[in-house]
This record gives sequence, C-alpha cells and structure tokens, in this order.
Amino acid sequence: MESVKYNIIKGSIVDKKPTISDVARLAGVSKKTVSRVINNEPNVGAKTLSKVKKVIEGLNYSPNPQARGLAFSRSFLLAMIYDNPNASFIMEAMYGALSQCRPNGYELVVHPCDATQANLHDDIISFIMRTKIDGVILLPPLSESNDLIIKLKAIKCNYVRLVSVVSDDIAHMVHFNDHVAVKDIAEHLIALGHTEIGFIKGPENSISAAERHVTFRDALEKNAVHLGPNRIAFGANTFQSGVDCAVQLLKSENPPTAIFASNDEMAIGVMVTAQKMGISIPRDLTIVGFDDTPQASKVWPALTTVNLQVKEMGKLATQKLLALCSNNIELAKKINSELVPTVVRRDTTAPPLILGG
Amino acid sequence: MESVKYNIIKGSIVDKKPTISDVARLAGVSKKTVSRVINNEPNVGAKTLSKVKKVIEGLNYSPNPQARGLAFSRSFLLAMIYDNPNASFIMEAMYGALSQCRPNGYELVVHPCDATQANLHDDIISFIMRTKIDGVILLPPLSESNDLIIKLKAIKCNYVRLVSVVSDDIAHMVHFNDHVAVKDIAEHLIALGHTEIGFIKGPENSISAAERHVTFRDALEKNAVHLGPNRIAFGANTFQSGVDCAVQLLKSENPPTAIFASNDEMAIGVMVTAQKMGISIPRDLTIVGFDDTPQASKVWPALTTVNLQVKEMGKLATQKLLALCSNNIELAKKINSELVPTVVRRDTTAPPLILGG
DNA sequence: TAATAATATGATACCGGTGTCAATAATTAA
DNA sequence: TTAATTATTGACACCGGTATCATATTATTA
Repeated sequence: MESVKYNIIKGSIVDKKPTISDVARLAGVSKKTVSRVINNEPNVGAKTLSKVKKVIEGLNYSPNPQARGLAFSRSFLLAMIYDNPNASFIMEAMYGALSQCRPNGYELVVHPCDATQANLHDDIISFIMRTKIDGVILLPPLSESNDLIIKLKAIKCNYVRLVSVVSDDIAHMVHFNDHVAVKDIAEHLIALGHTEIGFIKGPENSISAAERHVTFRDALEKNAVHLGPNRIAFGANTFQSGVDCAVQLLKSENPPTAIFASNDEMAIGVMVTAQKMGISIPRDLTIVGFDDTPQASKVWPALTTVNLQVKEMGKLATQKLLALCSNNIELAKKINSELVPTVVRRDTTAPPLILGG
Repeated sequence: MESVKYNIIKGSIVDKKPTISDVARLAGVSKKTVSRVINNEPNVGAKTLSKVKKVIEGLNYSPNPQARGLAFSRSFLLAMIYDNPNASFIMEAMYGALSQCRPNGYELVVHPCDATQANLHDDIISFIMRTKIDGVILLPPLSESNDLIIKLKAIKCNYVRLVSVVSDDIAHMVHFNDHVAVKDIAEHLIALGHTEIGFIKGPENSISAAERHVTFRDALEKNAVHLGPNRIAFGANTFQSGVDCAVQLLKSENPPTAIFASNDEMAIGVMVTAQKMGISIPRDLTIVGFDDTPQASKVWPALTTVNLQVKEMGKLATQKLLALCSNNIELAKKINSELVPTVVRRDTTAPPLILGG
C-alpha cells in the first residue's frame, strides 16, 4: 500500500506525514485505540499500549492539529494580546509563556493592537472567535480594561491578565505587587537623605499609574516628605514624555534632588535631559526608573530601577491559562499569582549633594 | 431548529458560532455553493452570490479555520523563527509581518530558539511538521544557515529569509544591502577627517559580520585609510562585548578617534565605556552603530547609526511568503527583495579633535 | 429550432482526528 | 462453575469544511 518512510528526522525520504490510520494499521488496532493512547486515556491494555507507542515512535507520528482541533473544537493556540509599546516587556512575557506552551502542545500567536483604535475590543473578540483561540494572555495596560474582560466572558474565552492591581479572581490573574516596590523606592530615596523628590506619573487612563502615584505619595508622607503638585509631572510612558517632564521638573523654581519615573523609558528620558543640561548623575540628581528593561543596564550611569520578573509572570499566566483550558479551575487558582518586584540598585542613586541646610 | 442568534458584535446573545450548514440552509443553497462564495470561486450566479453574502453578513459567519485547514491540508499559520536576542528587531519584523497576515486570514506564531542548542535545526523541522505551519520567516542570524534551508526544502516548507547577503532565489529572500550603508559610513567618517578608525566586528560565525568587515575595510582602503589588526576588535553583538572591545581599542597604544561598531548594542557599550573613562562623545571619540534600535535615539548623545527598515522587511517577506503559499512563485519573485538601509546621522559623530599634525 | 457548449449547482465522499455505544475479554463475586 | 462486573476494544457517526463528478440550467452556434 502506501510507503511507510515518513521519518525525516532520521534522514530518510519524506513521503507524507503518517496519519492515525497508518499507526492503527501497523499496530493492528483501531483508530480509536490509537486515539486513546495519544490522549492518555485509561483502559488501554498494557500490551496494546506499548505496541501502539512503539509504532508511533517508529513512524515519528504526531497527530494533525487541525483534525484534532476540529474534533475537539479547540485550536491548541494561545494568543498574547498587547498594546504595550515596550518591546522587551513583551518579549520577556513571550519567553515565559512559550516555556509552558511547547511542552503542552500549544502554540503562541501574537496579537499586538492599537490602543487608540475605536472598536479595539470588538476587534479582539472577533479575532478570537475567528481563530478559535483557546485562551488569551492580556498584557498591561490592555489587561486593565474591565470592559474587555466582560466581553471575553460573554464569549466564554479563557483569559489570564498580567496586572499591577488585584482586579479579578486569582484564577485569571498574575499580579506584580508594585506597592511594595514603590514603597521600597520611596524609603530608599529617603534613606539616602532626599527630601526634595519629584515624581513622573504614567498615562492618565492607567489604573496602575494612579496606584503607583498614591502609593509613592503616601510612603513619602509617612516619612514627612510632601509630594507637592509642582513636583509631579504627567508622562505617557514614552521617552519623549520623560524628556518633557524632566524639563518641567528640573527648570522649576525649586528643582528636586531625586526623581522617580514610573517607567524606565521616561527615566532614561530624564537622564538624557539632565546630562544635556550639565546636571551630573547621580551627584546632582538621583534617578529611579521602573521595569528594569535591558536598556536600564545599558545607559551610563546604569539605572536604578525595579525588576518586575516579567518572564516569570508570563510563565505563571500561561500555567493558569492552560489549567483553565482544561477546565481545571482549582489548579488555576492554586498557581501562584503574586510576584513581588525587587528594587535593582545601580548607579543613578546617591545622597543629595548638600545635606542639611 | 437551532437558534440563529449568533452575532455577538451587534450585542445579541452568543449561542454558537454559525457553521457553513447554517449559512447554506438560510440561503437555501448547498454547503458547496457557500464554500464557493467563501473562496471566491468562479461560476456562482449573481443572485446566488448576493444572497449568500447577505446571509454570511447577517450571521456574522466566518469559516472554522481548523475545518478549513483540515480540508485544505493547511493551517493558515505562519511562523516567525529567530534566535536573535534583539527585542526591537524582532518586534519590528513582527509588526511588518502582521500587517500582511491579518488581511489575508493568516495568523503569526512566534518561535524563538536557542542558537546554541545542538539539534536546533531538527527541532525547527519537527516544529513545522507537527504544527503544519504553512510557511516560515527566518530572521538573522538563523536565516544565514544553508543547512536549515536544505532541510526546509526537504519537507517542502515555504520560507522567506531576511538576510544581509544575497544567498538564495529572490522569491525566498529579502535582503538589506548593507554594503551601501557600510560604505556610506566609511565615507562619512573620512569626510569628517578621521583617519584613525576602529572597527568592532560581529560574531565569528556570522556571514554578514564578515561581509561588513570586508566592505568597511575596502571602503576605507579606497580612501587610503588602513584598518590595521590592532584596530579591529571581535564582538558578539552584545552590550558586554561592546564594553570589552571598547576597552581593548581605547586602551591601546594608539587609540582610534572614531569607532564603527557592527550593531547598536555594542556601540552603546562603547559609549558607556568611553564616558566612564572620561572620554567625551563626540568631541574625543566618534561612534557609529548599526540597526537603529529604539535605544539609539534614547542615549546621550543620540547615536549615529544605520536604519535597516526592519518593519518594511517583515512586510515584504510576508508578502512573498503568502505568494509562495498560494504557489504563485512569479508573484513572490516580483515583490521587491532589496532594501537600502540609510545612515541616520545623530550626535555621536564629529570631526576628530586634532586635525592635521 | 435543435444541437452543442458553457455555466451553475448539488450529492456524496473525504480530510484526520474524537465521541458514543455496543461487543468482547478478563476479573471478581456468588 | 456460573453469573455479574469491570476492563478493553472497535464500528460508526460526526466535527466543519473542500474536491470530485454528475446533473440541471442557460447561452451559443449551426
């Protein structure tokens, strides 16, 4: 009948990918029994099991994902959906996610989208329905939208969000507790002796930006340092907005001796601006970022910042998502959903030049 | 019979995704006729066509990709395969690729891999066979491996490579002509008056690194500037290797007044090192990078570098790949396969301090 | 107008898996 | 030892599309 030389790995000619029928025939069993073996179903005799496994091995057989998907009404595809412009954050999350996808027979589809687009959420929903994606991982800031979550629930789509604020059932969420990190930063700055401290807030519509602001303000307040309105600049998480905010803060009447920017991009914008103005870092100005992007260690001086463990988050989120895809909600709940970011002290923090007064 | 309230977009209840049979029944035609409409096949009556289209529209129907894939023996999936650590390069290429995938009903799967892994190529092949990916886009440096290409051809997998050296049929390749760019840089440095020029080469096993080296050397030679062995450092495209190479070049007996690094990461490593050593940029040292990563404009001073138009490359590669997937090799050949990178002059280049002597 | 060709449509098998349920084999209980 | 269970296995329909080929319709030609 048909040739059986399928195995390319071992160097022979490629003929055609073997099907379940080929395996069944060669093992002398029915397709269904092979299917049982593939899916680790119970009630397969020991002899049959080993025989089928041997044939699968010999043929280098792997089931056709389209056929399997059709029968199971699944796609074995997960999607990573994001509107975050920060390449390294996304790549890290992807690596973490892929580490879990591969061993479980899932593939990862990328779906960047434009946050400014009008019917963004409906487009995402239609993407999921069209492709029959089994589950999605939502990256911030998109993950903060409850409107989108409602729509995902309406179509019964499995999802896990990466967020900085507890905002959902723990089965559907991995969050980085930036309260702790932001408090650490505040205390670090105060320990160094800073009292004139500036803050660059993230985008207006971001929940986490607001959270960071409140946490930072309160932590300073607890140490009798006041974060006045002239010490707060409003950024957009971009390099350019960091530049603009730096100009605003540093050219003010009473410039701060330390600035905490809500992300690294803006912090680097501050650094560049300060250096252009002849301000030496960290001698004249202490700067702290947030995210620990690769650039943070590749600027001079190296930026003190906060590491979010994004890769680990991607990994945990995917573990949860795969559990949800198997309807194992209990397992999804059991998987750790809180990561504590850590302050990475590098070379942009130092005591203020003039202590006391 | 079944309910017909499928349309979630318009706000109604989700019941179940409509199938081709639903459309057929409601339009009063056979499944096959609906299939004809979906696939833009000829020989469908005008009346039938509009009727079917209307039902599809009304039901918000989209075909099940798994079923379609099974019947067509396709997956409607493309993969982007890379072992490049540079996040922004990959993301740019992805954006370009996605701009073509979406309108054509394809999705993009990410497949990073570890270049140091022993059976890397076989793993890639097995990944493609397992998932039935329709075609792959190969990013450098992986794209330079002819061994992998041979294996891809053996399994008849469609592919397009992003490369810096013409190395394949133009149907399978988009290349950035860095000869021109490297020559431009050489001439730019010479025009500024530099004669003591250093070069940081890319990884040893990289074909494009070797090409850049030769092109740069020859371009200098043509202007009577010699690139001596003590002016060449061997990097690995990483920040740290840039640091190491900078130390080597700048602490040598007769340090160069200008350094051309084969990529931005290394160039930034040079910048940081120089600044640490108290060398002012560009007054004391001119630096040029290659790639125009986002960081290049976010360091101080902003880095002069070469923009590769990666997004456009991703786009063209995907157009070619989709053409190949439709067996339209002629079309794949017609699509532009050469991009000329451009030098982006920023603030790290200036004439050498002491002219003449 | 009849014969012929071209266009339009549907019936049925098939893509490669899985679910259901009945049939058979192996165990256990009586 | 036989009946009652339980474990193993396969036949067949089905998932939602597409290909093939026969049939029905319409247009063209003689």
